[in-house]
Amino acid sequence: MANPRKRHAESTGCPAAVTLTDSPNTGTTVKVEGVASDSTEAWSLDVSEHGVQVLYLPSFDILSIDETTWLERVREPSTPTPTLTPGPEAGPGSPSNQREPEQCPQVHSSALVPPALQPGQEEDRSLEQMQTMVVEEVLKDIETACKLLNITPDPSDWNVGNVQKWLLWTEHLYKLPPVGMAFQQLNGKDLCAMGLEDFHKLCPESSDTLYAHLDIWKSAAWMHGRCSVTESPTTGSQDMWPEADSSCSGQPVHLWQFLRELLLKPHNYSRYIRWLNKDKGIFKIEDSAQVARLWGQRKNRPAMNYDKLSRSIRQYYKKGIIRKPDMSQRLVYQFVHPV
DNA sequence: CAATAGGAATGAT
DNA sequence: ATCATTCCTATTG
Repeated sequence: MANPRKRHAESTGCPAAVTLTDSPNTGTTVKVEGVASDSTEAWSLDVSEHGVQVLYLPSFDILSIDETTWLERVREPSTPTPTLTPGPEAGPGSPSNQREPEQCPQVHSSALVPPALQPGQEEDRSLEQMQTMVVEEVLKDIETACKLLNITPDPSDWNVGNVQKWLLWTEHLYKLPPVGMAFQQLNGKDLCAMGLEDFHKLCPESSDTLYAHLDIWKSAAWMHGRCSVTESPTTGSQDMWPEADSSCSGQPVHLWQFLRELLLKPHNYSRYIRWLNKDKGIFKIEDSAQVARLWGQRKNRPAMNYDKLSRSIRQYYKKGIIRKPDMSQRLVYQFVHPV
């Protein structure tokens, strides 16, 4: 495929696996893997993130079906054509809490096309962008689905009706055979507690896809509870996520965490702050006023400015969290413990 | 002139 | 007690 572009939903799933593995103090590695449709070359990439989960994207561009398309599909039932081949039958024991990455249902991949990226040029950077875009795409699609279905993003909050809505939606998304009454009595907590085997008992035909798709939602909710940077500088804010505010993981957000969050979302914030050398943790604040604005927004401190923000950064000097790089430059800092 | 470096007082948790 | 905010003076490029 010479020019990668958004493809229609008719194409078969182009699954990718996004694996978030924990790394103790600094953060987490996100691995995205997939295989290009027209070549045998597989691609993968890593990036740092918060989160200890496994995210599977069985077909992330199928997730981008717009609402009207879906609504039309709901009326006329499409032919049940399971597109995804089953993964390993042995499922994880308790999926809600801790999962071993290698035990998760692996959906066979056929294609994944990098959206709107020309291959060959600036590869190192586009890989990062790719990962960010994939994850953001998933989060965006989940949010869209939530609005569409009027449900919350976190599956564990669902009541029985929400579960049914989600099931119906997922069936149509992946053209699965209807599960019928199988999940009738389950609320979100029940659903989240189910392992792959439980899914298999209730609906042998689509258990893998349903389980994998639910896994995405659970992972997204979990991730969002830990590292949420949902400010949209240009457009109006969209806070679908109930636990999106700073109160999620207990303690207030530290400035260094906030800066790293911005740095890890280059797709959104590279105009304000970006890595000069990611391995060494060296970054540059490109727009001090904007970064200060975002920080003030996050901390609900409207009078925040770069003067104050930089003072806070300077407090990190003696704590050994952030320092000036060896070759000191304006607006350039360095994390003492890089990811 | 904006960035840098800290001291010091004050708040917030 | 820790971290961040606020305000400030002095220095630097």
